This record gives sequence, C-alpha cells and structure tokens, in this order.
Amino acid sequence: MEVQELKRAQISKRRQGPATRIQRINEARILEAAEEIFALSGYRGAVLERIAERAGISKPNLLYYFKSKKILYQEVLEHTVETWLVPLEEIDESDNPAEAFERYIRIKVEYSRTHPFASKVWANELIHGAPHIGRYLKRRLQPLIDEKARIIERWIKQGKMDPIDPYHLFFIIWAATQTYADFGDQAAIVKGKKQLTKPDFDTAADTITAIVLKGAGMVGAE
Amino acid sequence: MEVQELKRAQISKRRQGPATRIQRINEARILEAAEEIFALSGYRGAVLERIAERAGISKPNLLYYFKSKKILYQEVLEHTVETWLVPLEEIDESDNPAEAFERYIRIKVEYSRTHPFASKVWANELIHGAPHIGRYLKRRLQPLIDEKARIIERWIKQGKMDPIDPYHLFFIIWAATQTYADFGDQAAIVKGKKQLTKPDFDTAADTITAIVLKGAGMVGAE
DNA sequence: AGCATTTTTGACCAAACAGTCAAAAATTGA
DNA sequence: TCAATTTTTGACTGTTTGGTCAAAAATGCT
Repeated sequence: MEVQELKRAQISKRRQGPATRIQRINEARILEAAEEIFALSGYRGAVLERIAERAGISKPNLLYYFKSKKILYQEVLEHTVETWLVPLEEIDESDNPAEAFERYIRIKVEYSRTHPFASKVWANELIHGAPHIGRYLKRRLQPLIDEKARIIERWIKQGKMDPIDPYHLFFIIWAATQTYADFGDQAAIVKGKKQLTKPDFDTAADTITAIVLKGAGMVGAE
Repeated sequence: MEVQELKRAQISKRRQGPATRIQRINEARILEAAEEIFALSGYRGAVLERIAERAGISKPNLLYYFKSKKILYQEVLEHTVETWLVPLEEIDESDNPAEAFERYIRIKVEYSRTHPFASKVWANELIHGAPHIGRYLKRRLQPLIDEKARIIERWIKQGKMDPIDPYHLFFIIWAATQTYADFGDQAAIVKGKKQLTKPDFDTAADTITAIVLKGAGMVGAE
C-alpha cells in the first residue's frame, strides 16, 4: 500500500497533465543518480547532497522534485522491482521448461551485468527486511510467484522435469543470478581481478544454466 | 592488512595477559549485540547507543571496550568471515565430490538458519564493495579458493564430475545457501509466512543439494 | 514588454549521533 | 582496611545531514 499511495500523493500534488520537459529530465537524472548512491551507500548512508551533486543540481532543488529522502528511495525501489519482474512474467506454460529457464537465467545474469546498482539497491532493501516495500512486494510478487509455481508443478506432473519445490527453485535461480551484481566485488577479489568482465558473466550464465537444467532434470536422459 | 593490524593494535594497547572475566563477558555481549544491529541497519544505520542498550551497558562504556564504531564493526566482520570459512577448509581431495558438496551445502544452509545476522552483516559489507575488509579478504579467501578450485579440477580430470568452472560453482553455492539468511524475509513473503521455519531450511538444503549434485554430474548415470 | 508560474539556490535550523572527559563507582590486591 | 586499578556513566561537544524558507532566476504566456 505505502509505496503506490505515496507516489500517487506526490504526483497528484504537482501534476495534473503530463510533466514538463524540465521535470522529466531532472527527475530522470535524479533517479539515476539516486540509484547509484543508494546502491553504494545504503539508505542511511546515502547523502542527499551527493545525489544532487551527481545529478548536477542543488540539494534544495532535489527536494523540490522529491519531497523527502524516503519518497525518493521508494521511487527508486519501485522502479527496480518492476524491471526485475518483467522476465519472470514471461515464463509461459506453453514453453519448454529447459528453454524457459535458460532464457530466464540468461536475462537475469545480463541484467545483473548491466544494472548492478539496481540489483544492489534491491538487495539492500531485502537484507534489512524490506521495511519500505514489504507490503507492495506481498501484493505484487506473491501472486505472480504462485502462478508460476503452478506452471512448474504442471510441468513436473507431465514428466518434463524432476519433482522440485518450485519456490525453492526460484530462490536458487534468483540468488545465483543476482550474486554477480550484488556480490560481484567478492567474485572479482576471488578471481584476482578488479572487476568482472563480460566473459565472466557469460561463463556465469553458462554454468548456472547447465547446473539448473541438468540438476532439475529438464535435459538429458529422457 | 588493516583489520588484523587494527585488532592487534587495540589488543596490545590493553591486554598483556589474558582478558579479565568482566572484559570477556562484556566484549562478547557487545559483539553479539553489534552483530544484530549492524545486520538490521547496516554500518551507517547502526547506532552505538542502541548496540550499547542491547548489550546492557552505556555508550561510553561500549567505547571503553571498542575504541570506535569502525573498530567494532571490523571485529564483528572478521569474526563472521572466519566462521564462514571453516566448512570450506574441510573440503578435501580424498573426499567423494558428492559427499563433500552435500556436507558443505547442508552446513552452510544450517549456518544461514542459525546465524542470519552474521550472514547479513557480511552480505552488507560485500554489497558495498568490501570497503572495510577487502584486503583481508584477498589475503585470506583468495588462496583458499584457489586451493579448492585445484581439487575440483582434479576431480573433473578423474571423471568424478562434469567439467564445470570451479569458481562459478562456489559462487552459485554461496549464493544459493546464503540467500536463505540474507533474503529470508523475501522468501517468507513469497511463501506467505512471517518467518521461514526449520522445515523450510531443510527443503532448501534438499533442493540445493539435489540440483547441484545432479547438475554437476556428481551422481546419476555413470 | 510585462505579468504569472515554475525552477533554483544560499542561508539556515533542528535532530541525530560518534566520540570525549572528568569524576564516580566498583573491583582487586596487599 | 585501604590504596591502586579497572570499570562505568552523565554531561557535553562538534559534525553531519535531512529538511525549510524566502528570495532570486528562469521560463512561459498574453
């Protein structure tokens, strides 16, 4: 409830018709800067002054567009969650399980590579118990997962894959794919590099795909 | 370098012989309280006053035992890392891969269940790029992983498992097992519960074990 | 041009908080 | 018991920072 209502409240206060050009540019800049700073420093650690600086404006001007740090944070969060859910929604019962999961895994790894800040903001929020977005998550994510879980259960009944708890399967895939964004620095340290590169992410996607598809009996001796 | 040196510096300043009874009790209490507060709020979000309160002492008294917030945080971190590394060190070449990985996975899931705060503190530090413990991590973790990677490569050569990148295999296992501590709240929300319970963790361990062992070719048609 | 609206910012405030310090209280050891 | 040492804390300080506000600057509109 909280996020949507706050968003609506804020918007309705200022915008009747469409946003002006200046508004769209500044809000986009602020959101992008905020995503990075929140990712690097966490909610409390993020300093509005730094976000404003990154966005090329002053702090009071930032507050003019987003009435408080909390509201700004929630807008960033909601944006990341929606992007996060898109590939999940695409999993369809008419798909072949192996193809559906391979596509899902590769998209999520690629997203970790191209949007590490978004993933980190999201991870940060979850680690602290989803205090700002828990209710929204329950309303939005839970039904979606339930639906996809039913699809997987039907695939299992049809003998297309091993009998595996669908929820845990999702948890494992989320964890494995996002770890390259959230904990990419650790992975780089372990590999003796400064940063992970594209080939690292490709190998990651290959490895996760191989293990999950074979491990869940979606390919192989059938 | 930083962590060990700081620790030694602090200890040498105060303790020549063994700590007194009061010191041991209070330091243990403080570290336990700090682990929880740092896990729930992050480094910047954690308030010394609250840690002290939780430990049943005053803030100045806390600072009497740990000279600064940073030093306290680093001690908490180092403690969690060392615990984290124990089961990894136990992987031995003379083991059967399936048995070794099953044991490793089950220990790590159990650790996620019993020490969620430690895992979260650790995750938090990594998300933000390991600023406080990166060097230590490189010195301590990298050689250990390299050693275990060589063991896995030998297992692969001996045909005991599929040719899989050992580093990515570890990343996936770490991610999958620790997600139940770090993002346990999300998993609970998705499952429509307040908290994950022991059976949830058991199913998690079963699922991860099944997928990894079969997916990496450690069991099955050989 | 000239009025109205939107956008921008310097200066400021109040709260939160890490860290200090001197003095009190408790403990230890002879 | 009593002096020395360790432990504890109330009161305080300086800094950081989210947020306010009034006024200036820019923009839009007729």
